[in-house]
Amino acid sequence: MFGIGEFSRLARISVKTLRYYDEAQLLQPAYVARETGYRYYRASQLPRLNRILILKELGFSLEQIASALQQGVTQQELQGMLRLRRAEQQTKVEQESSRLAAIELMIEQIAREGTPLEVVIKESAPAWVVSVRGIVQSYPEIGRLYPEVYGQLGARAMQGTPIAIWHDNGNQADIQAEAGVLFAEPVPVSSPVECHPLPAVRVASFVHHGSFQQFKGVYERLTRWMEDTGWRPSGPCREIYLHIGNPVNQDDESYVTEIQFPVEKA
Amino acid sequence: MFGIGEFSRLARISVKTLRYYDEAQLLQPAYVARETGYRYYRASQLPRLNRILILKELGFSLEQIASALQQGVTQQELQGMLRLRRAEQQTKVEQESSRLAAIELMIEQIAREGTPLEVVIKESAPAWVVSVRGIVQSYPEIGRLYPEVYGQLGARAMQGTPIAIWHDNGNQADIQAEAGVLFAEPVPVSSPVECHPLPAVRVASFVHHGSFQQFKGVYERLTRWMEDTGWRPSGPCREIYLHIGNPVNQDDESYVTEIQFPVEKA
DNA sequence: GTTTGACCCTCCCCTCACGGGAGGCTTTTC
DNA sequence: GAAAAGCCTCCCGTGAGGGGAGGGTCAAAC
Repeated sequence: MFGIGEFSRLARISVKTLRYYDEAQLLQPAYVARETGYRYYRASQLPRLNRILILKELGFSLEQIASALQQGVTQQELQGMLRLRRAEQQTKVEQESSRLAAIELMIEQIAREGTPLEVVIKESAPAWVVSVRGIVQSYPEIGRLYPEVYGQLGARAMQGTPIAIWHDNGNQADIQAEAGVLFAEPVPVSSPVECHPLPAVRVASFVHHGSFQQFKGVYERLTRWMEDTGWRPSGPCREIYLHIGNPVNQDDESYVTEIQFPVEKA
Repeated sequence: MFGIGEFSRLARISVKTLRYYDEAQLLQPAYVARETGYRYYRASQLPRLNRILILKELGFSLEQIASALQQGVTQQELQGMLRLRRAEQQTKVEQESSRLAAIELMIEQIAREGTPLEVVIKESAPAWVVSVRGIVQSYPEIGRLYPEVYGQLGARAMQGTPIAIWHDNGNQADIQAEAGVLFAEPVPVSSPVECHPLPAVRVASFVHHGSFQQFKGVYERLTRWMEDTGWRPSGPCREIYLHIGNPVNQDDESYVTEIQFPVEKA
């Protein structure tokens, strides 16, 4: 029989850990002195401790280890736990690898362009959009489509967020544009204004704080970002005007616009 | 200005997280109502929030992010942080990959041999060993070397742990054996008994709970384990008799022996 | 003007696998 | 017999928030 300190030196594990495993019912001392509470261990408990340490190294939680060490667990069940663990660990390795890739991309990006581009991948919020469509010759020209939408919304317009949806794919002329306002709930409207759901999709989101005149450069960088990261556009791009003036000013630097590209992994 | 709930929906992040970032001085609301404590955010705070989320995705702690977002941090300093992070992340990926390999090895081992072998890699405890050397024809024959050691130790012998060190490399006959007792402190002895330090080295440790007669099979499995895992013996193997009887009985199933193989990565 | 329901606040406890330390017994050693 | 080492329990801390209690506030609907 060993005192806890001696046993901890044998197993090369801390006394604190041994006490914790006692409390967690993972490894209880062979004998505990009634009066003093002193813990005493036997050498024959080392194999169990080693089993615990191995399973811990494999990434199991102490709770899982406790159930794996219970009597009555068959090798088949253990195999099952291991296979589950393997699947988890595979995703983990993938995650950490892609995180490493992201770090390396950012290092390269700063070296190349001076500053990183803060693009976030997220799920867009589902919403309803009240909008009209039209064909415009240049991007700012979308402005002429909004009055019709706002006319039908009246006072309600204040509660929504203006949005533009670009249905073209980068062709120069004849841009299919959709001018709308976002709401949480559907709103009844009449033709040519329509109300349709904007489903939640995975988007690459970039928040631009500055004037509309900088959009060209922003889109170029975004396109390059998608090439670098391997994301591919999977739908029409959206511009959400989080902060904007009335009337709209093309060179107001205080505007805040979120650009959302629906994306999928190439 | 948005309430915290609306802002959280815009950024697709929880209200709890926003409050936590406020407290952590990472992202403080543009305005806090004096009386009610209500937090109000501006759209122009989204870029900062996105920067936070990106750095978090790269694996930085919130504290590191806070210092990275401080004014006065240059792109060079940011590059430095990123390079550090990359190095950490590389080790992380390696760790997780080798953990995955360990899981797969164990799955295979169970499928092949029915049960896993609980080998632990650890640093052996540094100690002093009081011992004699001799050449024996078979492993159990080492027993005849101990009386000389015990004779010199007298009553002190009770405080040490018996150990055998095998200086051969698996040749059949003429085994170079060292029979000794382990102590924490050096002990004065006279020839042919010697006292020398046993340095701490990295060992593959297996605790065998059972009789000495099973050693042959145990060593075979251990050898296979080392082949499978890519560890290579780097010194003489040790047997530490953690629980043993007097007189020694070759078939006592209650004995507990730790087998330590000094190892290095091949 | 009131009411209702949504929104927001602070405070406290929980996670997981221990580590650090305080304050006080017990065992061992000289 | 005394000093030193060993051991005990209890409490608090970690990081990045989540869950919930209990209570105040806001905006729209009636």
